[in-house]
Amino acid sequence: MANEPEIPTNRTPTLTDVAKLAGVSIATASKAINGRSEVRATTRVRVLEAAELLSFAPNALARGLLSGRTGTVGLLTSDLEGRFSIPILMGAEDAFGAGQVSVFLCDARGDAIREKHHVRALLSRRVDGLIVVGSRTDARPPLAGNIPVPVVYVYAPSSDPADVSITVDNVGGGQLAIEHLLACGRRNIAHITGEPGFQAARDRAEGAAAALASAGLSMTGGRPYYGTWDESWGRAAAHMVVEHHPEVDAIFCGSDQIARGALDVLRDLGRNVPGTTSVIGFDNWEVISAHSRPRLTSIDMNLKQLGAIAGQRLFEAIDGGVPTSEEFPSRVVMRESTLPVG
Amino acid sequence: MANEPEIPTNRTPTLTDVAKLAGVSIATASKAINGRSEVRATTRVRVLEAAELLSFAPNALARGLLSGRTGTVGLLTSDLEGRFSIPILMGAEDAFGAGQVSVFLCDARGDAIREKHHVRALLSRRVDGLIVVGSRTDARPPLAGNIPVPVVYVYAPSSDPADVSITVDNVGGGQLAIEHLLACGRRNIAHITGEPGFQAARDRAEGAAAALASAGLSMTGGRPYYGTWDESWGRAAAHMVVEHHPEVDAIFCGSDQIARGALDVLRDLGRNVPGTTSVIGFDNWEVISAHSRPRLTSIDMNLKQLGAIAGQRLFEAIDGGVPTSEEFPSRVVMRESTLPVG
DNA sequence: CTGAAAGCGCTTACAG
DNA sequence: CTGAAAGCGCTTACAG
Repeated sequence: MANEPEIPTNRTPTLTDVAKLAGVSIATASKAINGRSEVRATTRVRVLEAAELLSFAPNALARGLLSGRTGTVGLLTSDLEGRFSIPILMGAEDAFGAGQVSVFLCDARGDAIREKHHVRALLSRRVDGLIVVGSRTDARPPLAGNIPVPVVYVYAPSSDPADVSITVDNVGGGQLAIEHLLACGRRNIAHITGEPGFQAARDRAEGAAAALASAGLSMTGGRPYYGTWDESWGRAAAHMVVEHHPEVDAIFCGSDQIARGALDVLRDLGRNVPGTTSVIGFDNWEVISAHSRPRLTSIDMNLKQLGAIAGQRLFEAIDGGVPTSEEFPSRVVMRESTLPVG
Repeated sequence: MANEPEIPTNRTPTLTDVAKLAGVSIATASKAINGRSEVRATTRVRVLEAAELLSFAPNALARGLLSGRTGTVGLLTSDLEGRFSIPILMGAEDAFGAGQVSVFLCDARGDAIREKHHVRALLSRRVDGLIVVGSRTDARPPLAGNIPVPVVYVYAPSSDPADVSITVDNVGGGQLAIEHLLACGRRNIAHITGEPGFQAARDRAEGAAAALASAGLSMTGGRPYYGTWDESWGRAAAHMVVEHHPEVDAIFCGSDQIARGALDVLRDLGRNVPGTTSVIGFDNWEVISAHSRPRLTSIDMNLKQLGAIAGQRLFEAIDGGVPTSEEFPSRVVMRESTLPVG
């Protein structure tokens, strides 16, 4: 009777344990487990059974040390709280999740020091690449220091045009909103939006103005109503618009929260939506847009898709490719607040 | 003149490079960099300068291979989309972020297969521990398979009482809500909440009933109005309550969205809040609670703190401690919707 | 087809 | 105080 090799007890099993149990060398065990062809079928089976029996999971650290590839990626976000980061992060996670890549999540909380600290930690862990997720569309300074791995910026582009940035076409989004309202037969369109310090606010307004100009129209009120990104501004501004420009028949709002405020005020004032006045929002934030009265038509920036693209581009770069920056279009998600009135 | 050691060009620098540049052995370089005492001060300085010059970052994989500790932790969530996971995740990230620990984020999308896949990957990467974040308070089955590292469950407890679970006291939360309304002088209190299939709905209702009973009162309408977790149910139920029980002077809602719907209907019906009817929500979801008319008092489950505690408990367990399950209280965040009327 | 040996980048006794 | 050597768990030429 052959010596029965002992099965290790509490230690995490290693290749050596598997090899011993299968009665082969660790080299052969390695080949069998990695599906190399130079292994006899019966040997392979024996190794695989041993591995199964021990619940052997190859040590990714050891592999990474050898190969120089860790199969990990760093996801650097500036605010987890913000609702823009999450869908992007999900998209990126999806792009990676399918394969063998794990994601390190780091929230820098908008602090450059903390960001540097996280980057250092990630590089220490030898991530294969980095995705930097911004929470507003304004360009941000590129990662500080010499980064020896590919980096892809999402939503917020890097201010260095040489970097790869995946962004939303907010000018196009503004145009889209106006074109939808025009298609619904609207002609007197006001624009209520958030803080002018945000590139997103300016871009959307620019797109809106351009689309109106193309139709030979101008914004009701003469210019955008800039304010804050919340409901109370939506309410206040909607009041003003209706009071000063009772002919208004549509309002394009720079965010769903603003639109929600506008909707509530129009309701208070007895103006039928969409009958008398159509309202379109921006962000398509379901919790807001899908539960208002009436439910809100909104521009969707396809953030999840944006994150997925960023993930793919990062892969390409890791594999030696040279991806380029891209700007993606948004889309209209139609609900009751802009129903064309027959 | 001494030989000038060459500085490596495009390769990521290793300890060997640092040692060469500093003119010492890698053993000495290692000690210098790790702050060991057995190194002459001048030598240490030389090594540190060399490391600085090369932007040397020690390879965490190599270190992990040696020490058996990777300084990484897996964060397993079932739905990133859900608003409960995010604050918990932030809290956990905070708990780790300070130190040297990096977090792997995995979203299982509520799919057991995917969860298993993620766990396998994480164990392959030799995480030191796992945090499992649930998105509802119902107990979940423990992680499948033999997990050789500590696991802490948050929000959703493991169904195995031997596991460590950090949860919210939802019964207590329901009590808290009612006690607050009683303190505001209310006596005719209705409870509108979400799906009875959710433990959270049942627990909060139980706490509410208990608190009312202690005060010698019973729920207006005789029992909770179970429905769905959204605004439209809040609206529909508020209508019913007011119609059938016009004496109602307060409504405890099982979520802020429900409360928002109730608030809107009370406004439509011309019932003053908080004058005639007080409203309290649950979740303290700022985007809803801080922007309604009037702004909504709500129960806050301290989710971020919950995540931080989970992180700390995981640390303890990793360090050989034996943490126990804990249930944490919520708190009232007061806004205008329950202002005591003088 | 199989296995001994070298080596990925580091740390840690152990000599000197 | 310093350095040669062993070793963490694995993969990959290279002999046999």
